[in-house]
Amino acid sequence: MEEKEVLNFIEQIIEEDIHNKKNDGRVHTRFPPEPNGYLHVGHAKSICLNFALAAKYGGKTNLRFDDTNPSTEETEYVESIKKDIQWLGYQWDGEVLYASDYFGQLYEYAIQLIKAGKAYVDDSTPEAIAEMKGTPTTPGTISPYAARSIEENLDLFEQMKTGEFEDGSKVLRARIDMASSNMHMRDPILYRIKKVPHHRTGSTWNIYPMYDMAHGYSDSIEGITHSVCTLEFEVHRPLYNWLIEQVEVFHPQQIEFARGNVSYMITSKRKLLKLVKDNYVSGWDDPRMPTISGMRRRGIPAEALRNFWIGIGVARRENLIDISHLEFHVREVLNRTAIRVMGVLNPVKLVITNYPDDKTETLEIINNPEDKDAGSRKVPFSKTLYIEREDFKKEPQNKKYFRLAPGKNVRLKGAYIIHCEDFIVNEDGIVSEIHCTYYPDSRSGSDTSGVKAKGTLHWVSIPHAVKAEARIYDRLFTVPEPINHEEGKDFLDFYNENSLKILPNIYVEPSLKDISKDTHLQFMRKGYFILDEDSTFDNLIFNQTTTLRDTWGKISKR
RNA sequence: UGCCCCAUGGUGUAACGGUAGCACACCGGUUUUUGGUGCCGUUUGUCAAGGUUCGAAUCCUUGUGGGGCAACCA
Repeated sequence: MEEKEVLNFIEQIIEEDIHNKKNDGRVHTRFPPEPNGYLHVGHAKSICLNFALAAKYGGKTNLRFDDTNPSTEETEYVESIKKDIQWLGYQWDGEVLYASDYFGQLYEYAIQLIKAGKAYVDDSTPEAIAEMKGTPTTPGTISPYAARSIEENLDLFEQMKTGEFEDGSKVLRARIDMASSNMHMRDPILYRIKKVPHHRTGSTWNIYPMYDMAHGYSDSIEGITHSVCTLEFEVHRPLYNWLIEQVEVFHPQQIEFARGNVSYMITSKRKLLKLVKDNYVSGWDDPRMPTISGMRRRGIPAEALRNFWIGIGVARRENLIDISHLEFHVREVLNRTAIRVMGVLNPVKLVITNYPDDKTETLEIINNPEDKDAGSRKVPFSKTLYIEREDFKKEPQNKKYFRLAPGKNVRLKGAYIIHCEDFIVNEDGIVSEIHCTYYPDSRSGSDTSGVKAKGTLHWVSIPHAVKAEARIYDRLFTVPEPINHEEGKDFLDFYNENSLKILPNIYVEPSLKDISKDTHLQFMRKGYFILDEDSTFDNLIFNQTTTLRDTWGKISKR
């Protein structure tokens, strides 16, 4: 069977370029974050795209920090961004690069533009510049400073550099077309004065390049062949091209794609910061956060995140991706890799009345039916057990119910089949104890009893149980699109008050005392979990990554 | 009321003038010592109207709808 490979539109461009021997068939991409915040799902898409594209065509991907605004950028973010990229499973080519590495070269390009009569120093106030810019429907007006001589511009720009002028008093602008239908071509600002220490260059510079000045030239300097960015930069492309053409340097191609919006998630830096600052979440790495660090802490495998974005693909239309796509990939990876263990989240006591009082058996239970190499572990079994409260019903209504109820049989996972005889109700009317008998010859692996049981329950032996805490997470918002959901409503109006539920008294099997922090677990029949960063040997804390698919949950609700 | 981009099942994405496909979700069946997993199957779509063509999701025109553009941010 011949299967046609499906190419996305960027791959089509690249393959055409390779076919035409453009750039000698070279493919070189880059991921250009600004170090002023933490990476989130949206960045993950860009990372996956850039690295996967280069990998597919035998190319390279640079990591370049776009650090041209010293007032907002910090080294702290550089470190977290590097960590997140590596965690995602990617390694940039060579050293980490910075736009600030090119400040000297960028300054030279600016001089070249001035000498060619393509840039001038403007003394206008920010308000005046905005005024002269016009609006999308009305053309702008030419600055009174646009007519300065090349010599004067050279001199003034030099003085801007050496710090002769105050912040905001002068800018360097490109001389293009104040009547352009593209606002970005109306003599855009190239350099501004900012006497602010830079996280890498310190106080060396008094002027800093704007995005358009820095980005394309940085791409060019690095020999980037395909400069992939999001749709909102589309209107910048003519300027990107113009700047490069003026100085006749290597010309990368900018290609825009639609950012991926995921339901129940937001990616606005400002709004994310609000959640952190106002304590809606515990921090940038709160497991409910759409940040890469949050998802990591939640237990989402990097592989799942990668598969998700690669699977979603890339196009140029607006989109809202249903979060179930992500959940699918999380479960797909975890089903293959997670160690199956038993933990009872909402315990009720069960006594096996015909089991010897002080007997303990050690049962061998397989770690992962999907992975033979995962081996097995020993789990202690005794007369008294915890089972899940929801696994017992006094009077089941549904005919298809096959968990525990008086007179019913059920298999205890990896152990015996038991028969429910009776139960005790406390003064509040709550079931406090369930009494069962067991079939001694029904032990898992050597069952000769002939007894049938439709359901299988997970359990924990009370004398051996380890008390722990579980944190159950739900989506952060109550609606899929909390931004612009409803006229006059803020995204915080849709904050999900129940997005975190703490279960302080769960009981887990003793093997979990020895588990490492990055081991993905499946609490059988309950969901996928991972140890939280706050967890200690004496106080185990488990984060629920996601639940298992719950067919019964759907049926029983009907 | 200017310019630019976009429009394919519920969601995401293919088909590049020649049978509208894949994944997720949903629904049904089957297997199962996890009501998990696996396996099988059903339903659902080309924004609208014209035009070109033997033939249009694809090309053209107009309309409709959505998004972007007026930071000394990136």
